[in-house]
Amino acid sequence: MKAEATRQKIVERADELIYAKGFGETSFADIAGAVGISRGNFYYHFKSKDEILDAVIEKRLVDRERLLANWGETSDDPLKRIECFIKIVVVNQTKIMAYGCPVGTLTAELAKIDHGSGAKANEILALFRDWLTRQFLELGCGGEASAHALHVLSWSQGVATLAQAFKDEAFVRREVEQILDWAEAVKNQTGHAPKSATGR
Amino acid sequence: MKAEATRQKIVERADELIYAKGFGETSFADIAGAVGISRGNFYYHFKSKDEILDAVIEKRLVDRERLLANWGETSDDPLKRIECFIKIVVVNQTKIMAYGCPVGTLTAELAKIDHGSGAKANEILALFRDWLTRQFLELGCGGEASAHALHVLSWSQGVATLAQAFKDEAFVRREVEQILDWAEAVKNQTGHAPKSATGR
DNA sequence: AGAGGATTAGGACATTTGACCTAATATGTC
DNA sequence: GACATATTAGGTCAAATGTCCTAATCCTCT
Repeated sequence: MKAEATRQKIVERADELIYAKGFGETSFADIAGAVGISRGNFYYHFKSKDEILDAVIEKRLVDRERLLANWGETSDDPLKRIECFIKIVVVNQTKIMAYGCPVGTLTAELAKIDHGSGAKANEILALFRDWLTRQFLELGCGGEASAHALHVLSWSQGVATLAQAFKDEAFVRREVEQILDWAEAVKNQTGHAPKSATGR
Repeated sequence: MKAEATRQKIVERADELIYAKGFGETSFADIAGAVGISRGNFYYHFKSKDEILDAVIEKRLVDRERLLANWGETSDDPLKRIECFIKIVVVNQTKIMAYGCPVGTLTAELAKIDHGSGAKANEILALFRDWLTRQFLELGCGGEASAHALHVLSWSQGVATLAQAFKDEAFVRREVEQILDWAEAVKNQTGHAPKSATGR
């Protein structure tokens, strides 16, 4: 199956280019050039630009699912898993400073142009949201779990946006420390005083 | 000066369209159509697409400066002024849910395509950052003022991003309440225990 | 009122770019 | 060699940018 290998390469390069330049600014020729194949060959695998986009979103979804599954196997402590999520902004700092969050910037762009695949792109965010909710539930946060999940997800998007704009490593470090402290506080509170939602 | 009026109209419509569709997806024809003028007239005022972008960014800068100045006159209490900033996400909720943050989404797009005006767009974020820093300084936060400013700015970007993705009003309300509480706590802490930076 | 500059409409045209398509060729497999 | 699979090299077509020009109209000043 040589076709499958080529197809994968196309999706990989397209993923990178769409991340780096945005969907609208990424052309057939760009991707074909990056892969090193002709435009015609490209069309053999994907009949339209939207098809590539769908494939890229699908790949991102699968990649993130795998990532989350790995974290699930790494530790039994939900707090540790939440910390893994938080630390992505440090692990991927260089790319985030250059291109922002791959998920956030794509969903924003697709929402603006009212693209049909926008909903699919949102599923990646929803995947993170639901996964985080489950972690907070395991922590014993009960009804506040989903609010906490959105809080962390929102935090990550804000940090990514400012990191891209200002390229300020100290800012990222500070924010990570703060939210890690917050997460720990959430865990410690859930035992005895599980109400104060504003105790961030 | 009829030309000035026309020019302003062009910039206004261009501002709206670039906000709603993004810079890359907004064409000359789009803007000319929205204003209701001919293409020839259009080129009489702007010789290139980049020129319009610059004018739009300039307008946004001036608009925001005026907005901040107004808040400065509204209240002597820096905390109240910070609250004004925080509440933008509620005041502009409808548009944010549709198109995200005008400033954040534009800076992200321009950074990706490595556009020369990206730096100018970043100035709007810097304007907010510096203004917020001044408010926290007035609150007596000292060396933590700029970190607090970035924290609030980052918060607003995160909320805007998720608001656009999930269109969840309750989430926005919750986040606003939380950060308002945090801001108040920052103020109350500065009197006696001004160190705990993580006390968010 | 009229001269003259400023503004607007409208269109012709060159150029580029990108999405999309096709016919011919290559590659490998049986 | 036959056959399906994979790839290439071209070309078409529409849209967008950018340039230029001409003829109206509007405004202002005298």
